[in-house]
Amino acid sequence: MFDLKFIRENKELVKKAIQNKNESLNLDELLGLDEKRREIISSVEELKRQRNLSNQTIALLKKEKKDAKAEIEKMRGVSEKISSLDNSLKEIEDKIDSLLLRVPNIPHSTVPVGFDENSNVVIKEWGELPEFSFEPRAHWEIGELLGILDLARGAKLSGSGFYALIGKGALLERGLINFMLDLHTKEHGYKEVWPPFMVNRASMTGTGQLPKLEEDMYLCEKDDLFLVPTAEVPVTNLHRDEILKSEELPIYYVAYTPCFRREAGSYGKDTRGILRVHQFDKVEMVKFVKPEDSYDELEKLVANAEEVLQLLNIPYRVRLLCTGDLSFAAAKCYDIEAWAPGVKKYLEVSSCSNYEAFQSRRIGIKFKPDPKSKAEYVHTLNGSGVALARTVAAFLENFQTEKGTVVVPEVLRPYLGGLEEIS
RNA sequence: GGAGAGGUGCCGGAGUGGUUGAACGGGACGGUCUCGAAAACCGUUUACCCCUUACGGGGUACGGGGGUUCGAAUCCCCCCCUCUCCGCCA
Repeated sequence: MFDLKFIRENKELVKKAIQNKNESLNLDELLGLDEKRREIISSVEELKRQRNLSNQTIALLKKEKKDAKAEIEKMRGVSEKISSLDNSLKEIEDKIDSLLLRVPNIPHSTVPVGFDENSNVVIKEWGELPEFSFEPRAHWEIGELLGILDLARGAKLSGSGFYALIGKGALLERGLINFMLDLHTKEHGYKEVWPPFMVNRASMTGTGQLPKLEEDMYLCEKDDLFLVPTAEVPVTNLHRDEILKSEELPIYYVAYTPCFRREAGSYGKDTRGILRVHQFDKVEMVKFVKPEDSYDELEKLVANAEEVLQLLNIPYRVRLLCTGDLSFAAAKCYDIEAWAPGVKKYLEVSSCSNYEAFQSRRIGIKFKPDPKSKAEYVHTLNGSGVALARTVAAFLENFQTEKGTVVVPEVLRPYLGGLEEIS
């Protein structure tokens, strides 16, 4: 979200951002409302000034036991005018607020302009793509063969897009989560958070999922609570409406949560296996930093996420998203994509974004550069480190053997009770 | 779910219709004193919005929203949250 003042003063910049992000929003309507709003404010505040003066007069007259009738009569008309102006002001401000929530963040100058993912730029490739002396299987075949991934029963329980991990599959999931959390807390300086998995509307609006993406969220209507689509939501909202101390920054959090997504509108895409599911596990990193550091922090964030795949020895590439593929709230974003030789595709397993002050302005997270200065908005960032389901798919496909077993990379064995091979 | 209490500034806490942005205490910041520190003393300390190039002026806000009134932190209604007791329960 932006200040009205900022939009007023940077109209063309914001218009271009709306266009480059393939959003549609009538900015002129917003600015027209803003003008009307300021006109009303000027006149209503003058009336309120009169009222305040008069209130003092009335108070004084009453105190001296004098007649205040004339003054009160005079004020009655003024108060009526005030309340009618206040009402139209409120109407206009409500409209402004809902429009303001639909203004997307402005892409950073280093973000390539482009319409869709075809304009994303591969900036890095890591690892050797594995070669097999046999035709590598897709993860769902391996999972079924080993009895660790049960898609059919998942669908029986909850419908398509749900799955169950059984035996060593469940162990692998749990081990991966712990491995990632340990890496980020012990090696990268993140503090672990275990947040609620359901959040209210204010939280969802704060990080920018609402109002735009409501259709993609699971909502428990009775309580108006949303199942978290990512830990970004609860963890970023942790400091909502707070003024942080300068010396507290930067703050690094890492959280495991399951993620729930309806994936509305993506039916028919990636329907096999566990590449696009309604519930998956993810370890998410969230940062609160000073504005001048946020782009360095973004690079570090990406490096922290990459290290997960490097240690597991899963080949991947990093793509810089173009304006058209960039999410609503982000200013810059890198996707990390793991190679999956079974399905012969790169799978997006992490998305690392700098939101600059877009989220912090929505939810009021500030800091004081020093005790005397005015509070400024912090910059927020987050990135998956990394998302499980697709990583498990890549894992199974990369480390499969001809007989259908899966070799566990050394770094993960301590987390699987010393297990060297899933068979 | 039932009964009760409560939500005020950075913190504690007063304030029950009229010069209250808010007593009092603490904290923080600046200063005096000191070789230095502590103590003591003095001073400063909220956020947002509008007008103004600036100096400055004005408005709003006491959990959130609505209402009563010339005037609401104070009265009424709805909602949210916290605490205590009871019930239910992993």
